[in-house]
Amino acid sequence: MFSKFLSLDEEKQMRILNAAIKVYVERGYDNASTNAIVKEAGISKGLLFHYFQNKKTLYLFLFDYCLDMVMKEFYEKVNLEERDFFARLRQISLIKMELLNKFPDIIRFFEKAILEEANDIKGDFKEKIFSVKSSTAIFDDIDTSKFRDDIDIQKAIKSILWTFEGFSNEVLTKAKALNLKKPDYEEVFSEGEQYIEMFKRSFYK
Amino acid sequence: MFSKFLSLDEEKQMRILNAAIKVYVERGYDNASTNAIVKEAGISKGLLFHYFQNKKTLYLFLFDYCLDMVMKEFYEKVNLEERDFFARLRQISLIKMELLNKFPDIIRFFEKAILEEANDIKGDFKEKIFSVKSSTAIFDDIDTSKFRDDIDIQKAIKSILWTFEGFSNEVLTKAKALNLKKPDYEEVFSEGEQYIEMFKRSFYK
Amino acid sequence: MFSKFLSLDEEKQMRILNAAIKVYVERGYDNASTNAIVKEAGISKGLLFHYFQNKKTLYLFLFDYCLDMVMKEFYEKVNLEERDFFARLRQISLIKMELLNKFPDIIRFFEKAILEEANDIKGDFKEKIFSVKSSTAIFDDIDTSKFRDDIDIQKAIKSILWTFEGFSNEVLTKAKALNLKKPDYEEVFSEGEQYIEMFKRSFYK
Amino acid sequence: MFSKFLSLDEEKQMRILNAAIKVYVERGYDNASTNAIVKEAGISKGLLFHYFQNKKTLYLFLFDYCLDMVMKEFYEKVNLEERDFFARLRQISLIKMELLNKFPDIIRFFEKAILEEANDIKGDFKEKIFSVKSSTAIFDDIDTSKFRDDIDIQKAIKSILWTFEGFSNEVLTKAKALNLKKPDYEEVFSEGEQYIEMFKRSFYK
DNA sequence: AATGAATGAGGCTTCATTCAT
DNA sequence: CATGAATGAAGCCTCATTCAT
Repeated sequence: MFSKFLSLDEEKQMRILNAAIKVYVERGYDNASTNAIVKEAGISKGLLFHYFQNKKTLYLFLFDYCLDMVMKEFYEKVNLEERDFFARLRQISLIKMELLNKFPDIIRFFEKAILEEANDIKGDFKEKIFSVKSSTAIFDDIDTSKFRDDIDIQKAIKSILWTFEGFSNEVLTKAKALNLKKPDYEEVFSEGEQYIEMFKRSFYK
Repeated sequence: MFSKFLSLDEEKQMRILNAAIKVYVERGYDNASTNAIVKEAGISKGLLFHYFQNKKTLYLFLFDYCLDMVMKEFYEKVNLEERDFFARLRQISLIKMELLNKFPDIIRFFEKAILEEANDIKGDFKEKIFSVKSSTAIFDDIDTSKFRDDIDIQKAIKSILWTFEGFSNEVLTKAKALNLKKPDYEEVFSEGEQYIEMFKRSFYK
Repeated sequence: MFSKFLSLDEEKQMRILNAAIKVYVERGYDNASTNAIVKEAGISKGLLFHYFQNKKTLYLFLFDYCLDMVMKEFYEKVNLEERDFFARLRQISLIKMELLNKFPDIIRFFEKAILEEANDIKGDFKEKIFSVKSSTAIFDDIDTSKFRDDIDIQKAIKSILWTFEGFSNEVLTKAKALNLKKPDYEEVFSEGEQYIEMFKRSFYK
Repeated sequence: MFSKFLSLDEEKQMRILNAAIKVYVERGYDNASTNAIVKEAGISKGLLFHYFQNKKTLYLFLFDYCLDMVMKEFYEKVNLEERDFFARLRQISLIKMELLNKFPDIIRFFEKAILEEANDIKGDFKEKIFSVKSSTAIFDDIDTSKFRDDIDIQKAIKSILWTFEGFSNEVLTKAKALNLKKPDYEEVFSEGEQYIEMFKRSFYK
């Protein structure tokens, strides 16, 4: 289906994909006009539709493409031997930070895709996201014996994960408000560590 | 400014507002075409612009209108005497559930508005949301003496609030996935109670 | 046809007519929205159409109304006894200045009407203007014996009139460029006098 | 900026420009609907906006385009060696007649543009006209020694130019009234000559 | 493969005019 | 006589998609 596109030299592939990502991140699906994409990519309108049936197909492909890229990184780096929940959390948080550093546009692409509202593509994005979430059990095989016995472990884990989600948003929002390109990762790390300590003191034996 | 609209008989006002809300919730700002709104409301295109200068003004009005409606409910029901954090949390969660029951569309309108990405209105929505958030300190004046001394109270509170946010999203997503119009509130309440118990056991003295 | 309008108390008549003139002068026929007119006049939309079949009828009436007003002034003041061409020219120029002073809006209304381009009304205005021009022979019965014999009197008169037209536009344009509400009439008069002297020296015996 | 348009084959360019001119001349800026233009040009709505950002840009381009066309003709033919005012005037009048013959629509386009009242474009047209007027001093370097000493030369020149302006309008209006496509240029020339003779006799030594 | 001209539906908005009250 | 809510056509402009070259 995308054989035409994939047999392109890599530089041109990247130019097109990055253009599509950039425009999408800046404007969302509806306002990501094909005009803007081809202009940014430096190709002709016709060519875009030569490679991708239509705008929707382009972004569906882009989603999968970005996902692959990120997943590969992820699985290379996460150490599944480590069974302590907080050690794992620390690891994953670090990897997330690195990803944000390494592929900032791609990550922003996902952030937007998660919230996409355009009827045309909303459903397809949601489906993909759902199937990713349910297939990646990065917190499986945790050593539960360390948790206090009077604590519902599933709920505790959820709380901690939601907390880190909220904390991450807080950090991003603050950085944006201060017009920083990236948060100060030292500081973020140290504050994250404080949350971890708090949860350890409270939920572990 | 909206005097024309406000002097309309209430039935028609509601028809128009509900149409605008419905279309917005289904499609987002950009795709909430005025065509769709007037069709849903059963009025002519011209009439919409007789009442509202333009699409943006309509949705800005709608935001304030919905906010008033919700705020009124809220302030009638929250008991500011109660200083125990979890008691207050329980109260507020209950009120949220009731609101969701009473004004499901309005609440969904806000959920979307918070995440709105359409350049045209994003900023204005964010501003309004910000000024609401900073003016309503529903967790002020909490009795902090009950928290463990080795716990950073601000971080603990944030964790709990983020947890309840995450929990609430989980509930909503599950309900949607099961094609339920509303979650089973009994169940939600009981599960929420379990989270509260867990936090009390962990963060209180 | 306009009996309804004419039986209105004069104050209201004037309010409506002045509103129509003002809006027309500021925006031209096409952009003179009935909304703007009724707002300026402080009456309802329906009422305007109660008095005037439609927008076109209103402005056709207005043209005649303004013309009457101006003509009355004109014929009261021009002295047809005076047979010297330049004396008559001086007279007429003075009357024009006075009119401009007394009915600035009405005169501006005519200035615009003469140039009106809106298809809807262009033809009717042009016709009215034509029939006025051809019926008012304010330079009839001139004493031609004073002109040099080697001069074509008709051409000389035309030259002088076109010169005064050009001069008048020049004055108005200058005033506008300097942001003056009215030209400095002293100065205009004295410069006009110089043109008259020049022509006298050149065209008279 | 207009590269897309300019790289079109000339026939189509002309079809579009002539359509825009025709519609403009007939109806003025406000009423020159893009619908009418594309219909007249036999192209789709979208295509017009593919070439020109918007209606205003189209007409600004058209102005410059027409001006170039006319200016080229003008400068090819005017002889700046000739220092006698009337000889120069005769030259220029002849060139004007030829232009009117060669580009009747373009000339009518300017006639209208000069008087344009549409707020959207009035200012820009005025500016362009102003900069043309001030840059083209077609009556510079005149031999003033031939004028009578008791005559204000500036005023004399203005009179003559205004007279020729008036005369030109008279000719055009008459032709239109008689439903002629063009005036009878023989006759016009001979009548113009009579004006020149009259002024020579009166203003020259 | 590659271009970009060409299309036409659909989006927001304005406005003269009508009509129920 | 007076109001202003209501209509719908028409205006400008955008955009995904097609197609001849």
